[in-house]
Amino acid sequence: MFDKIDPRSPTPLYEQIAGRIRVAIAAGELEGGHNLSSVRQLASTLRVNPATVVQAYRELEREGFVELRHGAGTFVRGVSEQRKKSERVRGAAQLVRGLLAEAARLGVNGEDLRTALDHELGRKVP
Amino acid sequence: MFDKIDPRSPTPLYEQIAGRIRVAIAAGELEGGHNLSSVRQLASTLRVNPATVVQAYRELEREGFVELRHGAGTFVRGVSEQRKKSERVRGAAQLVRGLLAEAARLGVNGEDLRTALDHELGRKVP
DNA sequence: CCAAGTGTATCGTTGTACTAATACAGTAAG
DNA sequence: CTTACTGTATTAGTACAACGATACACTTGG
Repeated sequence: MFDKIDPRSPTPLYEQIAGRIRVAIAAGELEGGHNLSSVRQLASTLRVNPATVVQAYRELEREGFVELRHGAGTFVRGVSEQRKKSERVRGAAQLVRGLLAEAARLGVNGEDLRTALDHELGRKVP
Repeated sequence: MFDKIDPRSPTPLYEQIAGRIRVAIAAGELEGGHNLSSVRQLASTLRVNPATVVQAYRELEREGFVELRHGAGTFVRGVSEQRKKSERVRGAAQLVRGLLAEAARLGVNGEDLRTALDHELGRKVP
C-alpha cells in the first residue's frame, strides 16, 4: 500500500500517510477491526519518524476512521453502510461550503460551479 | 469599500484586501482604467504596511485584474464581458478540480458532491 | 510477574508564510 | 529640472506547521 511516499511533496508526509489509509477504508479494502501496522513498524517501512505516523493516525482518529488503543495497537473502526453514507454526505457538504466560500472570494457564482462540476464529472463517466 | 478589515482573521491581510477589490471588479463596480488607491494611501487607510498592499496588488496582477505601472499607479484592467465569462469558467473549473482532488482524498465521490452542491445552491436560490 | 510490544507526551530543529521596515527607482506635474 | 508622488526590491522579525528525537506509560502473551 505504501510503495511510493514523497518527502519532497508540498503535501505533508502525515497527510500522504493518512490519505492512503483513509481511501483504503472508505473503499472497503480495510474492514472494521483490522489491526493496522504499529507506529514504529510503519515508520520504519516508510523511513519516517514514528511521531509522523502518529500524527497521521491521530487525524484518522479525529475523523472516526480508526481507534488508537494504548499498548494494544491501532484498529480500523467498523462503520455501518448507513453511517458511511451519512458521513460521506456530511463530508461532501463541508467540502462544498468551502468551495462556495472560495468561489465568492473570486467572484465566481454557483451556477458556473455547477456547470463546471457537471463538465468534470461528465468527462470521467460518460 | 474598506470599512472592516480584520487583522486577527485566519485569512491573511493581503488576501482580504485582494478579495475586496477582486469581487468589486468581477461585479463591475470598478471599470477598466480606474485608478486604484496608491500603495501608501491604502496602507495608511487600513493601518497596514505598504508591502502588504503591494502583495495584494501583485496577486491581482497575476490574475489579470489590475496592472501596476511603476511611478504612475495601479489601474483596473479592462476586460470584455466575453473574457470575463471565460475567466469565470476557467476559475470555476480550477476550483472544481481542487474540490474533486480533495474529495478523492477523503473517499467522497462525485455524485455526493453534486447532490451537496445542488442542496447548498437550492437553499440560497429557491 | 515480566519482557516485548504497543501508543503517549514533551521538547527541539527546521522550513515557510505573513507582515513590516527601509532604501531604491520610475513618472509626471509644476 | 525639481519635487512629490508612484511602484520595486531587499531584508528582518514573528508565528506556526512539519518533522524528528527521546523518555514515558499501558497492554498482552509467555
